[in-house]
Amino acid sequence: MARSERIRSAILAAAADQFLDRGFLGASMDDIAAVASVSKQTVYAHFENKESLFLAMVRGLTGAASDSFQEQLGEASSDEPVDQFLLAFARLQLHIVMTPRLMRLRRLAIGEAGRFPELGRALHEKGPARSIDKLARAFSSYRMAGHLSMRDDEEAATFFNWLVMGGPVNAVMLLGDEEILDGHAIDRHSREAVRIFLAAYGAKP
Amino acid sequence: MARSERIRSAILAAAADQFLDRGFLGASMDDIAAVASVSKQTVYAHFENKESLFLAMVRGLTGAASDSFQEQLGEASSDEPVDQFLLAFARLQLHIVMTPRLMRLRRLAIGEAGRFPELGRALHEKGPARSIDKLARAFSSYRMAGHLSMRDDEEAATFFNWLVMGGPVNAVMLLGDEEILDGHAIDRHSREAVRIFLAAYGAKP
DNA sequence: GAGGAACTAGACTGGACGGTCCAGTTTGAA
DNA sequence: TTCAAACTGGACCGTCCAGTCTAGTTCCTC
Repeated sequence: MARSERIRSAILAAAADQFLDRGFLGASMDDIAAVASVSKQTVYAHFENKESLFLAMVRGLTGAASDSFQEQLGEASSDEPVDQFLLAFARLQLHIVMTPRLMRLRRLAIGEAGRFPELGRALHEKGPARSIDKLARAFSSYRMAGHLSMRDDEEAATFFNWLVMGGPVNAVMLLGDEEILDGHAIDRHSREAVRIFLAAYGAKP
Repeated sequence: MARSERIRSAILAAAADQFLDRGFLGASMDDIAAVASVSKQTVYAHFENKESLFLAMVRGLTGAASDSFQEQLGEASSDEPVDQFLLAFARLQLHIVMTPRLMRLRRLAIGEAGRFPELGRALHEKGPARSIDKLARAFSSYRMAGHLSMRDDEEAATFFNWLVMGGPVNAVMLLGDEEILDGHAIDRHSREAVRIFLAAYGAKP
């Protein structure tokens, strides 16, 4: 990795550091340069201004998170039984999304929605929208095979998604990172969510 | 209403105006004074500093919203059939919570969670926590009467709450106020949420 | 080891903003 | 009518911060 690239990443990392816990206005370019152990001039050599740096950093984080989720999800979604598929999906999603980093990114996107509307949109597209889409497609094939029953795949997918994510995510948003579930709680929560969902949408034999 | 009180409310209203759409750091005391048609000195006569004004304004808004919800909810919660109770609860909650004002307040609380943790906590207590509590108590009595069946009232209440609010609230958080549901959509959404919930927790005859 | 590209340190500019001060005016109650 | 309390308008202070500039140093390549 070339020096210039290394420095660029250091700046982006420092920017993530600062922006994620002080917000766009609260973070200062001087501090970011200092944290990156780089002169301010160098920051401006790599990024046009504060806004560019901010957007580049957010894009980097959302991209990385989304890729990691999609990748790990590839394994599931085969032709295992519905209940196992749903449980695996729920657990994986909770494990990947419920990290301090992503939760802070989400807070940032929500908080800066007024200043940067595209930020929330991007996060939605790479996050919930992508999950729901993947779910809806899986539901469609389970439905054809007679294992699920619903009039609208996407509606059902949306309900499942928020049945799983709603409580935990919103608790973290309002109450802070201490509300992040541990593995055991994730398990328990996922099982009950799947049970509820199948009670409503499982095909009657 | 005394003059001083009228002015105080004007300042609080202007503060809500500015803080809700620029955030704590983005709003300026000069602008707030100007919007309130009041001199800056008067603002400082009523509130010690920016932070006090901010907190007073947030407390005012959350209090008002919470009161209105509790009040209107009083009507429900009697001994009507479970499905009617749940439907009424869901519809009312969506109608009251899904307003631009409250959604922006929620964004503010989430965005400033780093700077003012107590803000998120307050919003949670007056919002979700209160609803869930009310639901759990209702579930308990429906359960005793043999109309619901669950091992944990509060867990079930939490699931119902987010089954109803999860999708809509999170869409608005990330995508903006245009995602706020109209009356028809609220109806449709509430019905399906209640159906799902009863499929999972309705007592088998 | 020579030369250019990239980086450093830090001074500097211009503007914004929280908060204070002051000299004068309005308001409402006695 | 009087008078104190509350409000006005605007100047002012100190600080912070995005962004620029400059003069010098370090790094990689040829």
